[in-house]
Amino acid sequence: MTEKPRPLRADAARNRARVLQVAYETFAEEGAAVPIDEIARRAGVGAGTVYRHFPTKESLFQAIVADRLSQVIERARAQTAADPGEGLYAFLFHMAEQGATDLGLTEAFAGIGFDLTEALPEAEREFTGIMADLLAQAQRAGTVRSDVDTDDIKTLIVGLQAMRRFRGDSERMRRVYPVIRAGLSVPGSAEASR
Amino acid sequence: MTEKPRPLRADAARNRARVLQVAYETFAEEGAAVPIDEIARRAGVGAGTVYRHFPTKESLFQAIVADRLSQVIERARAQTAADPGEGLYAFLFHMAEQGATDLGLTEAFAGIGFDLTEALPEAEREFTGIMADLLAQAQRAGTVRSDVDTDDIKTLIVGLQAMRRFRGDSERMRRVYPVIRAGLSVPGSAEASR
Amino acid sequence: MTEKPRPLRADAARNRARVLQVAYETFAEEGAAVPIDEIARRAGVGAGTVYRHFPTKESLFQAIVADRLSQVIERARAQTAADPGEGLYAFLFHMAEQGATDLGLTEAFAGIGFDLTEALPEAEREFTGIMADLLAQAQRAGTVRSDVDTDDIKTLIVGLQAMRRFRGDSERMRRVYPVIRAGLSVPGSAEASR
Amino acid sequence: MTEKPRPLRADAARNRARVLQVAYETFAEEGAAVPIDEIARRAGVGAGTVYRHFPTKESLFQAIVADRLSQVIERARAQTAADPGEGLYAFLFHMAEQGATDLGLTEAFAGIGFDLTEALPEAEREFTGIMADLLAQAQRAGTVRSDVDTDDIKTLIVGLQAMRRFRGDSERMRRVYPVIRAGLSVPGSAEASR
DNA sequence: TATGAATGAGAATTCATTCAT
DNA sequence: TATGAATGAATTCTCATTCAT
Repeated sequence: MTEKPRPLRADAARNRARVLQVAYETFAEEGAAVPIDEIARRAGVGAGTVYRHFPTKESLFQAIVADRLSQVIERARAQTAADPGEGLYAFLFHMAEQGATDLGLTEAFAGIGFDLTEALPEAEREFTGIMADLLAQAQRAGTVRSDVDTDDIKTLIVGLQAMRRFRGDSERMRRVYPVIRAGLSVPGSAEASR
Repeated sequence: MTEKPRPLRADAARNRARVLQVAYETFAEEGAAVPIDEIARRAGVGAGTVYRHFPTKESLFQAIVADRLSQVIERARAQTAADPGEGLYAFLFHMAEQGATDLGLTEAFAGIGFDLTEALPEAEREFTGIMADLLAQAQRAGTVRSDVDTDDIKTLIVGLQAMRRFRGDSERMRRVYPVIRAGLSVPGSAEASR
Repeated sequence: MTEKPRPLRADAARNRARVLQVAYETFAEEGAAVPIDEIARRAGVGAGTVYRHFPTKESLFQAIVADRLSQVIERARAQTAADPGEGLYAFLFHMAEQGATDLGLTEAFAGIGFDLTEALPEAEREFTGIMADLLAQAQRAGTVRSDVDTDDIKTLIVGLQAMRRFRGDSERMRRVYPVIRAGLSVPGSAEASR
Repeated sequence: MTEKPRPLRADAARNRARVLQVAYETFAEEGAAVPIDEIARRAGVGAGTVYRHFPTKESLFQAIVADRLSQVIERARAQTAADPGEGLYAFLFHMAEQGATDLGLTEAFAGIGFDLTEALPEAEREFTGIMADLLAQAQRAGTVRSDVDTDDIKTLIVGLQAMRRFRGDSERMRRVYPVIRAGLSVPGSAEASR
């Protein structure tokens, strides 16, 4: 309910979606330094069209992050239902895997050139809330030690995404996840001894 | 065949060192987007002088990384001697703290816009060797589980630096280090139960 | 062969008038650099509609000037009737006051980016004729010296509008008008001695 | 004494002067909308060179105006010495003639897109002071009526420049100057009766 | 050899105008 | 016919790199 929901014309909506998708892929591939012209070219539209939908480069970034973030949140919400003990781990490692392709999201989380709390406060709050839920759940289930908090989890997400981006290879990351899991487990539990 | 190390005239050498230091500080402060002119200005030399010593911006970056890397290696070597069980942890968390200020080194490790192995193969090899030593030492001392290898440690360094950069605050990181330490410890050991 | 004056549909005519009015006000407020989109927005129509009525930005300008000019001419015609001695002065200072708000008209008169004689020859001729009448009338009445001609009056209008635009304040201009009036008066007349 | 008078290198100084001169001529010819690229092209330098000397388009304008203004002031100072009764008139009509070629100066005086008092306060003060001197002198000499002040003179300059610009032809302006002179003269004086 | 001026290829953004819906 | 989306050329300004002094 942030703005007047004037429904876009069908063709304009298609273009907008097209640009968003292409921009997402292009930023992921080439980093944030790609010229808008390049994105326009790849999307098969004029530069002006990109600017009609996203009045600054910054706002295009923001739209991409908002889009990805809402997908991630949806995913997390789904995770909550299933296995209470595993939900947090599943989400954590899912987020880590995003680091492989989703440079924009990664940088947004890491606060690089982008202040999530300021740019998308609503989404940020929602995201934080869900992580808090997942964490509390896991702590009640006894799979996560009680002395870590939501901020620690956020920190770990940033770290895991950086690692995943560094290790292009998903195989290699499977060696690291158990270390993190063991570190988060309740000391002395069977989990911690795996 | 890297280059004949023709000894620089004293003033030239001083200029080179000056530029290197200023560039390091400036990149750390302002990010890699700082114009060369700005670095020249801060170093009190002309832009041409920067280019005489470092033919491209890229090569200036590389020189900075090489410089920092050699300092880090020296530090690691010192670490080796002391407490065999603690050496790796000390080094790991020291590297993490570098993430706070040393963006260039961080990105070089993470392979962002920079291929360490290709650009500075010698230094990279040396660095890897030392980490292998520290790891082996710790594993012999029983403070690190035996199923992690040198690449895993490198991966963790990248992650830790990202976390440290994210958490401007060193205090907050002290909550995360124990998690990593617990994760790396031998399951069932007293260490892991802390 | 100017154009078949095919009568517009009522709504189209309303739109045309609306755009003309809004464009006049907007140019007056913001200057000629306002985008057509802005005018369309303020008029509550699409940009395409503006272009349907005025095929170029230039032609919109021209229409505004034509519109204003016809109002000014009407005013001048009314002036002619009244006091023969005062008619020219009244018109002159009225035109000057237009300079405060009517940038388009001012620039059209001054020939800035606009050739009135070429763009609107009919209106220009009519305007000149009326000024000639007013001047002749005043000269016959003995309130204006006989050695000034219509072109001099036009020149003075351009100057007076520039001054009025410069002096946002109407009060200040009331100090200047007497100077112009004294300058135009018959030397030695009581008028000139005021 | 506004800034460190670091002497420019001979070639740089030549380029700077070149750009200034070309920009002056080009703005006079084409108006303020000319692209900087065009000025660079005409001056035979790269766009970057223009920007090295004048960091914004605005600052280039300002430099031109400052340059012209100082010439005008010098001229006015010279005028002061000669014939006290004629000095003001000579200066007034000289300023008017500037309107023919010096669009930038004209617009600066008229306050169009440029606030002289804010941009070049020193020069503005000096200019005003000299006009005040010329006016006082003329009033003492009895050639100008006592009820006009410096602001009125400034207003007339703006108007006269607009007229001169409108009348490309200097001949035509010679018909207008006497009107202004008569208007400014002391009523009843021989001067006013000419 | 050091300096800093010059170059010129972009980059982000705007806007008159055209055209599909 | 009205709409407003798309186009793309143009504009201001930046900066890595080269080169005359």
